[in-house]
Amino acid sequence: MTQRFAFELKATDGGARSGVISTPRGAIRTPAFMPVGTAATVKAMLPESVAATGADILLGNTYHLMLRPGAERIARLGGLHQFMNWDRPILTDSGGFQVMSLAALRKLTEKGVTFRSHIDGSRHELTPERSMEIQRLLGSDIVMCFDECPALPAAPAEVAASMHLSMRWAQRSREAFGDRPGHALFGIMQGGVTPELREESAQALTAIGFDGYAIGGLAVGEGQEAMFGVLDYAPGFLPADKPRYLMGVGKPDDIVGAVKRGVDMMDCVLPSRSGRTAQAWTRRGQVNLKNARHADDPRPLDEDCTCPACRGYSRAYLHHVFRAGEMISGMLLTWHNLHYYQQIMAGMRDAIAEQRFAAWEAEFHAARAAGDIERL
RNA sequence: GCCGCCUUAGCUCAGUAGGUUAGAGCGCUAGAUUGUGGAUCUAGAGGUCCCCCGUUCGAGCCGGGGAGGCGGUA
Repeated sequence: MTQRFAFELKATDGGARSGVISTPRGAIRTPAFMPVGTAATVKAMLPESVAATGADILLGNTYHLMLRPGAERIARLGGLHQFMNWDRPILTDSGGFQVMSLAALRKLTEKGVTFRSHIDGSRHELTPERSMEIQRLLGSDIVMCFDECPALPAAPAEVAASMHLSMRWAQRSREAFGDRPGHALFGIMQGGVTPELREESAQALTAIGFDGYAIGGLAVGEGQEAMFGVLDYAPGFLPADKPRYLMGVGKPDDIVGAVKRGVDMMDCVLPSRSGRTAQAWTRRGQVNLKNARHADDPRPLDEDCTCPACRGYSRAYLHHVFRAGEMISGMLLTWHNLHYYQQIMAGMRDAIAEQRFAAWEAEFHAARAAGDIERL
């Protein structure tokens, strides 16, 4: 029998929530952090390693998989799960982020966006309808509406026009998605840092009706204070009985602050990208393993961490393999960063369930404040 | 021995008719990175321009001598 997509809210503690999203491919414990696997791989990680860090779900990307290897090809090969050897849930971004990040390579109209491929210059049209088709071909469990993600700061009139376009595209995405039991479609709220626009966007989305609601257009240049400012009210505009997904966030303290304000799901390239550029995230802060001071340090990155990088290798070794450009450098540190991120999520889930989120958060910040960066 | 070429940042090299404070790439020391272009960006440190003498108001650049390197040749 086909299990339906469902969200069960199990506990709340202040604004923070914990629960479980059920899908035919398995459960997603919330609050959840979703590693990003843009091109059908979480870079430098085997899928079983990603699972071992504690991830229940990961991301794929419509735009990148459309260009290479192509959605129809992946469908012929059995879908994205089989293709990349990941049998748990997958959420696919719609390509909306690339409307911003690849702004120099695209043309935007009411109908959609025409990209010039960054790989070979070929033209590709992405519309709400085509984005839904690609995400269906991939076999995505959680499909995202095609939206436009404007960079901030931007003039309020531009943000409003962009949000209205995204809402029209959300309607078209909903119609194109149709009825697909076991698969979910999430709407994406826009509106920059303007409360009235955020509320108008939320009302437009809830009128259409989605299986979950994303808060988009944040962590795009506005800064943490402004982002938290939006998160102080924006989750409250969304239905309490549906998952809330903050897109593209963030640093560890961003994530904690978002969960505190009622966010259930997040994704971010930071732990994996940082893992390839020698930036380590630890309970005591951020460390750059390329820095010369690690060259003779026999200690593990974090003596209390149970990830393979911390169990088996010294800071001196990690320093060396990054300096030498060895592939194991990105493998080890990506594993560590994803492991640490999942430790944060597990800690918050337990704390919310036991009604001690405030104490957990205080401990989280205290460890970072005590983390003498020179001793790290 | 003779002839030619070369010597400028840690490395590989630019350099102007002789004109403020001599540049680049890489490397080095740091920083940024938030729905991943395995991407990209930013800043900093670092110089006896091989040495000596001369010409000149002024020399990395011109002249002489020396040292070192590479190649050719007897």
